[in-house]
Amino acid sequence: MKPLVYADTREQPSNVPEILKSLGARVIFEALTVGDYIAARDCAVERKTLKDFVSSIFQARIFDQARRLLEVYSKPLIIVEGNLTEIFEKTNIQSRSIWGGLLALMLDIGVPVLFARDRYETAEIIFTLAKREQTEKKKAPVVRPKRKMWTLEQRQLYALMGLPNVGPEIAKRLLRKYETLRKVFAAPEHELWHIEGLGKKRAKKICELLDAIFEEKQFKE
Amino acid sequence: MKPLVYADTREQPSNVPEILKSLGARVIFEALTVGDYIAARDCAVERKTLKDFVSSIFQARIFDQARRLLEVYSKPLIIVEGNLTEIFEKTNIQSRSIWGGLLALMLDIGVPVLFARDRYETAEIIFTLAKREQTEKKKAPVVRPKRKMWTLEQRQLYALMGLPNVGPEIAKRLLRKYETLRKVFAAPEHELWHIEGLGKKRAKKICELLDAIFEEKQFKE
DNA sequence: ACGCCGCGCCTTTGA
DNA sequence: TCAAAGGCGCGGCGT
Ligand SMILES: [Mg+2]
Ligand SMILES: [Mg+2]
Repeated sequence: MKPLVYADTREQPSNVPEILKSLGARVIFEALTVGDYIAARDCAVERKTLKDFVSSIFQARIFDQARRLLEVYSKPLIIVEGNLTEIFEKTNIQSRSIWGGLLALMLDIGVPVLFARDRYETAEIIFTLAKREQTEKKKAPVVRPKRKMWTLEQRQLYALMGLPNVGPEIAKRLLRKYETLRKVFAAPEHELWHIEGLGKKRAKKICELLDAIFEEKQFKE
Repeated sequence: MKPLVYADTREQPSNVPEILKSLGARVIFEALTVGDYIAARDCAVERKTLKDFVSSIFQARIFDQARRLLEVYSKPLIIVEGNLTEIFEKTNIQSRSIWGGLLALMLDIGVPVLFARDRYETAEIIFTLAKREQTEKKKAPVVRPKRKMWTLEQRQLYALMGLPNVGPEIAKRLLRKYETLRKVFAAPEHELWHIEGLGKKRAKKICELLDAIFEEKQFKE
């Protein structure tokens, strides 16, 4: 059984498609709008060099990409090519930023990430994936757990953080005192002073915003 | 902010709990029935040495374990400690069987797997995970764009976008009708229906959030 | 929807 | 009033 893999034309120089062929896959080049390889109808792979991966975390590009991947394919996979240790040792990049990015991708968005040492491993993973996805199997359909339902508490805090000078801490104090968002938003200025962390000045700013009459600018910025 | 992590008592000899403490986490030992570490109410980590991981793939143990993990925790994570390359180089183990196992875990079962180079990295990942899961989120999956300079109008719209199903357009319509933020936040459910783009369902969701009593669900002992 | 750190403004507290 | 200390939001940084 010879698996079929669609490869984005821009992946040609990476040589991964060639290795895929040598492993026994049939490769068809095509201009893909999302993902770099398609291993089955519902299964796509985004390949990233480590450098690219890191910078795409910093620019938050990767999260949009992952979401789009998941919109189109129920079984997406990101393959990162390179050795994390080198990055940690040779640059000032904080390892925790990378862990955080990986955790956000996998746990919040729900797209798995796999590290490959080099192009050859990348190809081998894609080959294995294509083979198993294109083989008849009696597997139960994937039940993809719904990721990231925000808790009520978080949404309450988040709503308040839309106000100036209100972060997580102040938001918490406000809700502790007023119980519901509606009551917080109804609070008069002089009451807000009594919240620790809110003095006259900040209370005034908040109430000015709450009571400002809405005026639409005629011209777009 | 000092994250709290529950550690299975059997993990003590791994020294990971000690490292977690040194990173600034509070660690509580407990006999856990599933998983090795708990980083939040719905978030557990299974730690495996690479040798153990490989043999658990061949015995198919890992898949049941992963499924049980997912039954109890909506955000499970498997951390594999060790270097895959060494396994491939020093044993006869077929790399494809490992890739197959990893893909099955991540794509079929839906449990993410992350490789750590050593105990220290394992601890760092768990620490990062606990911290991010136990900290109030400042950013939302729904885009509330982060602007540098704010006009009054932008501020008003931004504040409303903290509500579910409210984006820039709905926010504008709400403010056109009610004039000030305070009045929008005071609006009763049946009035919100009349806003274009808000039906019974969305209005209800908004009001549920506005009137929900604040309860702090801390991840505590 | 990366984590960390530093700056500057504000508030709180005690003198 | 003033000074000091701490809380908090915000912006910049990293390859
Ligand atoms: Mg790519
Ligand atoms: Mg274990």
